[in-house]
Amino acid sequence: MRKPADPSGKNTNGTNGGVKLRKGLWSPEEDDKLMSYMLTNGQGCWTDVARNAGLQRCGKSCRLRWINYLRPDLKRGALSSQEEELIIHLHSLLGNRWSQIAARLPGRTDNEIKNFWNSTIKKRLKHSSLASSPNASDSSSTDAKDVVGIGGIVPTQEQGVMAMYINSSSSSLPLSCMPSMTLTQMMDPLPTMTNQILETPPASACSWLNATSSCMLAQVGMDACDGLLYGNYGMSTFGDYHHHHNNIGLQGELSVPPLESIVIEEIGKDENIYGTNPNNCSGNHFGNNQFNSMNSNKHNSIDSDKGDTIGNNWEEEDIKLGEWDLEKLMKDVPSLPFLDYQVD
DNA sequence: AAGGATAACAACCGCATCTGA
DNA sequence: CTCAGATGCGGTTGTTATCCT
Repeated sequence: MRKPADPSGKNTNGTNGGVKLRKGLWSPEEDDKLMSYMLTNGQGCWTDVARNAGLQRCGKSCRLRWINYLRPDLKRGALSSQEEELIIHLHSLLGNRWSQIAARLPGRTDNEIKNFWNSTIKKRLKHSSLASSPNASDSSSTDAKDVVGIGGIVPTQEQGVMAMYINSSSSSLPLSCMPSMTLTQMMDPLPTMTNQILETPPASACSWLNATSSCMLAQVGMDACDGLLYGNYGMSTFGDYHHHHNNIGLQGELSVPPLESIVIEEIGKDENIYGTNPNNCSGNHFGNNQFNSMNSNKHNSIDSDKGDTIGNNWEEEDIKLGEWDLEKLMKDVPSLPFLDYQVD
C-alpha cells in the first residue's frame, strides 16, 4: 500500500484551493466524508466533490476511491471460480481492457480485476506452463503465461489458435490483430471453459465447434443469433431480462452483464433485435446501427447520468471491427445453430 | 520466533479522450 | 477551431498480510 495519508499534509502534491492535497491511503474519516457526500449529493464534477466534501484530495483521487472502494454496489470478497473463468475468457476476447471486462462483472472494478489478473492468473499460468511444457526454455515461441484455459493451460491442439490472439500482457488488442478472422475462429479458444461450464462435451468436431461458438456467445451475454449482446446491466434486471428472453447466465448462477446497457436494450426492442424467437438471425447486429447505438458513454451509463465507466467504448471497437471482414463474420453466424442452454 | 518470499490490494502516474467555453 | 480542465483507463508501484523455511 501507499503510505498512509499524512495528516499534516506533508505527503502532498498540488493544492486544492490553496490547501495542500493529500496522497496515500485514505483514512476512515476521509472515507466517511466522501461516502456521505456522494450519497447525499451524487456524483458531479470530481474536483467539486473533493472540495465540497471537505477532502484535501484531488478529484481524481476521490473518483478512484469511490469507484474502487466506496461504491455501495461493489461486491466484496474473493472472486468466485465462475467469475475467474469469466475474467479469463473475457480477457481472451478483450485483452487488457479491464474496464470492459469489469463492466461484465457486476460489483467488480477494473482495478480489482487487473490486480487479480496480474497476481493470481499470471502466476497460475506461469506454473501451469512450467508444468505442461518441460521445454520451458522455448519461451519465445509462445508466451505461455498468457495462454489460458480454465484450470490451466489450454490443450495443446488449441494453443495455436489461442496464442494467435491471446498474447495479452501487451496492450495490443487480440481482436484487432486478426483482420480476417472468421467468427468460428474467434470462438475456438473457448472449448475448455465452455465444456466445463456447460458440461456439454461435444460429440463431434462439428458439434463441438457449434457448441463452443454458441456457448461463448452465451457466456459473454451474447445471443448467438443476434450476434451481439443483450440485456440489462446488473443481476436483478439482467435476470429478469434473462427470464423473458430465453438467454442464459452461467450455470444459472452467474449472470453475465451485457456488453451494452439498458439503453441499448431499449433500442434493441424498438428495432426488434431481441425478438422472442431465439433463432431469429435475420438482423445484422454487428452492423453499424448497433454499434453506433452503443457508442455513447452517456447512453451506456448505468451509474450516473455522467456516464461512469461502466459503459462501453464500442466506437473504437467499431473501427476495429471494420478492419475485419464483417460480411464474412456475419455469414458464419446464422450457420451456427442456436443451442438452448437455458439452465432452468 | 525470525526472516525472506510472495500474494493481495490500494493508490498513484501518465496518457488519451471528452467536453465546454 | 482551439485550448484547458475533467474524466477514464491501463500500467505500475509500494505496502501490508500471509506463508514458508
